Amino acid sequence: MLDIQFIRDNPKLVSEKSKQKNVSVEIDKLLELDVKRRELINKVDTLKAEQRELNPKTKSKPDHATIEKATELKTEISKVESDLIPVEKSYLKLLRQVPNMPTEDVPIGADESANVVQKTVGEAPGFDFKPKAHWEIGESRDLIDRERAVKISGSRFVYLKGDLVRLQFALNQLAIDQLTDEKVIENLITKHKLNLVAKPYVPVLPPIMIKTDAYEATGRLKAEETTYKIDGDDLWLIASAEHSLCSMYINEIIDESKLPIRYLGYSTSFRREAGTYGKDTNGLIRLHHFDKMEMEVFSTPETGLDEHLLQIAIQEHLMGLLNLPYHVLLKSTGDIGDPNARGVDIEAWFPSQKTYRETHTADFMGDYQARSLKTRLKRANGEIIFPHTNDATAFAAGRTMAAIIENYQTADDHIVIPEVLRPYMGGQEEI
RNA sequence: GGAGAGGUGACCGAGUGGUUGAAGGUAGCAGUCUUGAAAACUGCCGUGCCGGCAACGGUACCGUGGGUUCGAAUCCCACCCUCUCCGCCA
Repeated sequence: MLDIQFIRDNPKLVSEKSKQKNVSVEIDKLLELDVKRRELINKVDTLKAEQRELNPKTKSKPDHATIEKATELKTEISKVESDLIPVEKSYLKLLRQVPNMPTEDVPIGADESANVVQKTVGEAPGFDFKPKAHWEIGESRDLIDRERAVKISGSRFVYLKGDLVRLQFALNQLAIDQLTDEKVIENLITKHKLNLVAKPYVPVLPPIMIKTDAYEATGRLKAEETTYKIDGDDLWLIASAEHSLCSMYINEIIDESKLPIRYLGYSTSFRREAGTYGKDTNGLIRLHHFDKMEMEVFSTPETGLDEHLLQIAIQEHLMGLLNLPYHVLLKSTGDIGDPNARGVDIEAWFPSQKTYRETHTADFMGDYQARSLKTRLKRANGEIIFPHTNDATAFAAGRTMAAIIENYQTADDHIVIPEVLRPYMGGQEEI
């Protein structure tokens, strides 16, 4: 949620930036409702103050005249209150529709075609044979069984088998070892000249189902066509660990001394993938669920942007450790999500497709998400404000493994294991 | 799924219709005392919304939503959640 005061002060700017994000919001209507809402609240409060005055300060029953007056007031109050309800409702609905304001450096554009490549790292591996798609190798080596998964679950499900499973756990362990290592964090902070403390990430296994209220407050809940709803319960399957991590402190006030709170959540992420028919039907790129290591940080507004940059630095560090070629994309206004102020994707090189495909994303949220979550921050001086909540991928297991398979493939359908992962696989050098 | 108990401020805990936003205690903060610390004592110590430059004023909030009443933390209804025991179960 955006600050209503900001919208009052900058209606033109808000309209303009909303448009850049492909979101149409009736700012005029919102501001009209805002005025109306405050008017009615004032009315109710005044009437209630009168009502309170009428009530005797002692244990005795008031006289008939007073009771009559009080009854009158009561009717009036409930009338004004019932006027307020629909106003408040549409006001909130409109307010929630207003997207976060993109930061100055976000490229303006309608969709991903306006994304800007910030940098390209590593070189595409040269093969003296025609590189295969990861699913071809996965199936020929019996590491991915799609056909049988389709039989029992339908499309966009797979059985992951054998050494590929071990590879996933190796990646998980690598992420945990790196992000919980204070030295690693400290080095990245120094290298990127960030004004942050070297506090390690804390691993978390969060709930993978969350209630409607909490989900809505994250600003991430999409329609039932996109997200899985549990039939018979007020629960949804999360589409990212971010969703149960960022909502962790809903309705709470965090003491500033506790910040930054850095979490590394691991969970399965569920996505219906509506509207992607025919896209990436093979392999591990677009499944109905995938396992993901996700970073989530609660910080002061002063350090929010640097925390975002640290998350990107961590992503690059991890890609560097795996020695995968990638580039970094600064996403355009039309491509970042509504609650985002800035978004960066990392895309790994996929030799079979001769293109870069998204493996990581990093979201700079500002205080937008915290405001609707009612997660607040208490400063040392007692001031209460909203913290920043930033999230970013550490490893999306499926896509990262797909990138490894493709970039590390051999002519005979084997996969060389990146050196950094070998210790986690008993020294094994190849799958 | 069955039976019972219960949800009050950061925490413990009182409060069953009328200055109760809520006793008392703990923790926290400031101070007195002390060489320092402890102890003791004194004061402060919730959040949202509306108005105000501010000081501050108004109003709401005792699991959630509704109801009764001139007046509700207290009475009524529905729902949610937690705990204990039994059953089932990784």
